[in-house]
Amino acid sequence: MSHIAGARQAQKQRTRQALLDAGLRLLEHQSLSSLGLREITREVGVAPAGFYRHFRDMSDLGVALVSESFGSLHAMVRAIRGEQAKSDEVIDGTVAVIARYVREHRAHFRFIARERHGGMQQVREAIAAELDKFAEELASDLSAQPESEGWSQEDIRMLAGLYVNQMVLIATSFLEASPDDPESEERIARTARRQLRLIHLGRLHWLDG
Amino acid sequence: MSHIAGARQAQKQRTRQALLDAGLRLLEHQSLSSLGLREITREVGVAPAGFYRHFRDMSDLGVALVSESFGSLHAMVRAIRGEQAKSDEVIDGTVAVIARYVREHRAHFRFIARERHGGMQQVREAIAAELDKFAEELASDLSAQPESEGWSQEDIRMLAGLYVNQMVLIATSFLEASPDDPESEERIARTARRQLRLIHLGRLHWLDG
DNA sequence: TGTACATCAGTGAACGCGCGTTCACTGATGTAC
DNA sequence: TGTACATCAGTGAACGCGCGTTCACTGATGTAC
Repeated sequence: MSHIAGARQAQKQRTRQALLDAGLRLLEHQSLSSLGLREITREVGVAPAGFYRHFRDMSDLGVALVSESFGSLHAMVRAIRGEQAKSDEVIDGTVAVIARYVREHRAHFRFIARERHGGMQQVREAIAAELDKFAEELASDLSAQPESEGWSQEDIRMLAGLYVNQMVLIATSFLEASPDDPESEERIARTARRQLRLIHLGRLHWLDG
Repeated sequence: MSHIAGARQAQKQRTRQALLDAGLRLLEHQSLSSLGLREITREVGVAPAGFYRHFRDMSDLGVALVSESFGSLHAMVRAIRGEQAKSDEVIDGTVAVIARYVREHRAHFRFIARERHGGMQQVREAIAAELDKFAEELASDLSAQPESEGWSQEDIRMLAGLYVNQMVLIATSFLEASPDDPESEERIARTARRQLRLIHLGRLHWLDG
């Protein structure tokens, strides 16, 4: 049975995960296209040839890392979507959740930020597809809100794209916050909240003209 | 005299420029950290060792490419800043200028987009510094406009950052526009104009509350 | 203008090294009876 | 439960290759007188 994990399947899974973990760790200071297969297997402690039992090549591993990274992102997104409160609270909560996500999944997010426009096409496409899915979900949330009354589908999608891009940018800012300045994170959060508030104001007056 | 280019200096400059051009060309389908020194010298037709007469290493060449890329960007920015018109026209003009910039300096912008969060720290820092300078200039433009009356310095800087990020995102979208779909560029421009208009509306109502 | 010397951009050979990929293998786990 | 055979994750040696860097060099350009 292939769907029940025997001792063999379980061990294979563990090695696969070790390769992914090692890859993510080694990507802290370099990009995927400069990361070597032997570098990863050395870190894990398996023979170089063993890599091929789990991945076709490095971009295959990269695509797997994209899935893994967006897994933890979706947990975060659900946390934001669950809330139903007035807009200022939603904004504060959103920024706080983004900050927490970057703190707790730093390596995952750094990988996404770096490879989103990086050198490997398949990985770029996998990330683009995930972000697109994310924007679609957000658009369907937004269209259920009273502020969206009278909006066209296209405009809602436009707004969702704006929010998704803004959230990625905010996360990137947190990622780059200097670790030796304890106030930099709060400064970034402050700016991020204002930017989201400004976008929200634009949303409220979209149909004015 | 070191500041007057004799035949020797001129030739050196030409070789240096050939190395930069070849580098940019080779970066179309890969990132800087996977680009090899020998790849570049082979493309230009000089001996590998010749590289060291011009650059210390690849990240040195990367930093030089950042300067070059932002040189052509600043020409574009001046074109936008020169205009004095009503907001819809400014927005349409901005999006058109971004589209033209990406069309005419595709390789430069792709380089910036890819390396902005890429694997080489010095290059990342050089790009961040240029974008920061850009945002400062825009902030000083914005603060001279009547719409900014009553705004704090911090809020103007926040708005300038929002605009700069948005412009980079728009340029990135144009870059990724599928070449086989002639309408995709117009679709992207349409969305970009709406997003800028929404931000502009937010700006107009910032002090309402 | 002509000559003797200095500079230095570009050469070409050599180096040690780590890379990705292949292959036949081993031995623990799984399966059939 | 015990035995005989099949599977397949991981091994280890080998391969050819292109890499970045060094070095002493060459010869055209530049400088001093």
